[in-house]
Amino acid sequence: MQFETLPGFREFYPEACARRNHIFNRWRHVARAFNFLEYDAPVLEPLELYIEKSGQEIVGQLFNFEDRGGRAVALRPELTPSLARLIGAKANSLKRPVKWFNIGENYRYERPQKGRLRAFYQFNVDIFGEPGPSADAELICLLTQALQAFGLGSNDFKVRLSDRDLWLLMLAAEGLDEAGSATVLSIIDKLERTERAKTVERLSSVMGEDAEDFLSRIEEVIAIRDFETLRAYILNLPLEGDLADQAKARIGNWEKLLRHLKAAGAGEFIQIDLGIVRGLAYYTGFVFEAFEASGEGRALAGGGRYDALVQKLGGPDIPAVGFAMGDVTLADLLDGKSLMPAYMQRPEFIAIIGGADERDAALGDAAQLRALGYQVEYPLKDSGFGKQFKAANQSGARFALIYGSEELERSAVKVRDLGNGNEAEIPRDQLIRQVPALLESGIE
RNA sequence: GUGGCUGUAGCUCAGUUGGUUAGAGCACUGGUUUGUGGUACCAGGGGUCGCGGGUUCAAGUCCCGUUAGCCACCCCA
Repeated sequence: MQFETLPGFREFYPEACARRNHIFNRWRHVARAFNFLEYDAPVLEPLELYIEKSGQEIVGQLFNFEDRGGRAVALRPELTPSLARLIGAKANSLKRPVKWFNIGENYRYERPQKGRLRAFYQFNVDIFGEPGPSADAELICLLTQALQAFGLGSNDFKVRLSDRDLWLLMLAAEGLDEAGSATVLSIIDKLERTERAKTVERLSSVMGEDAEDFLSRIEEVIAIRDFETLRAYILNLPLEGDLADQAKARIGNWEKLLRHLKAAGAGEFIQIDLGIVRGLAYYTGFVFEAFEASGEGRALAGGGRYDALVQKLGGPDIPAVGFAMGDVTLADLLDGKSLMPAYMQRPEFIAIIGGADERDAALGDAAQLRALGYQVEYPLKDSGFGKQFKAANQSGARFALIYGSEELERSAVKVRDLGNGNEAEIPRDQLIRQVPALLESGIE
């Protein structure tokens, strides 16, 4: 019986595993550089957790089943609900701000296609307990630095920055209530991939005859790319009283955010683009998406503020902002730009062994080096020198340790720098001591 | 969930109007004197031609179904 991998799932042969870990390592390294703490959560959760957050429709997109105890459960499609529960349970005792990150696999029962599988890894980064824009800025900085850590620059990706609060103010100025605004936001979210006529039709359910003009006003806003224009536009809205104050305060938050981003060196990546609203209803303030600057413009990461979600999921009232980045589109992008390093699992040393006595010597030295944590390989069976040198070159090892009868007679080992072909003979009892210098500067 | 394209060795592919035992390159294994840079030479393993059915004396080849992959929709936490 031949079994095949389930659709949308991947197997990670060593090379693929090394690529995956390369991505994980960079993510983790950058998160730690910002002093985010790593946490983890269960892969299997009560189905209710997701229905509560996203509604009954979500079930069709989950891997869900009934366990032996009769519980309705689901593989997690995302981490945020679990995280909200973790936070909620300990919110009162956690030192704020809470800065946490996770790297984990998520599962969605969808049709696999380019950049989208049924099992994929996500880098989740969140801050809880800080309502001000400095938290949003911290996350966006982390996001840009994480992408830069792979060698991507401002020609490769941008972060589109938008603000649902600003939209709510603009829509309030249009006379829309909360429900109407929510409808309009979901239409704006689909704007890019919908025909204009279709959009007008959808908008007319809210704006009636005015839909055409309304859409023109929306397009005008979405076209704004610089902050001064945005500020002027917002401050000139026909808002009064409390709403006018909110607009001023909001512009103040924008100023803080942009100043912070600029000071931290992330300014060149930021693109103001109110066309981003994120489909999800739970986002409450700044929202952002990192996307490929050239080509397709696929989303690499997305996030924003979700101040009400923890409470909705049964926790305390605590502000939150976060983003998630997937491994699939990122790996596609890195492949396309030849930024995925090769040869990532290779030994530091590989022994070349002449015969039985030489093998004893090699095994002894290898054992010592391995005990110190050096990566050492040797051939498991006897074969000719020619073959062994070839294998050594192909292994990607930095050094060959050559154990031949001549060297052994002198209680020495010949070390060959496989990078440049230079060789040096080292007394075996000095090998361990000289290894750090060898690894540092090779053989001249 | 809908539609289009594609499935021959681990990979990239060839395979004549349907015709004998399905091939090549790369990769892999072993060897060519047991001492030096990815070489060369020899040999070998590996395929129920995605799967099932049909047409035919005969199917990798034609037809139908199915499944998987890719792409575009839908959706995208």
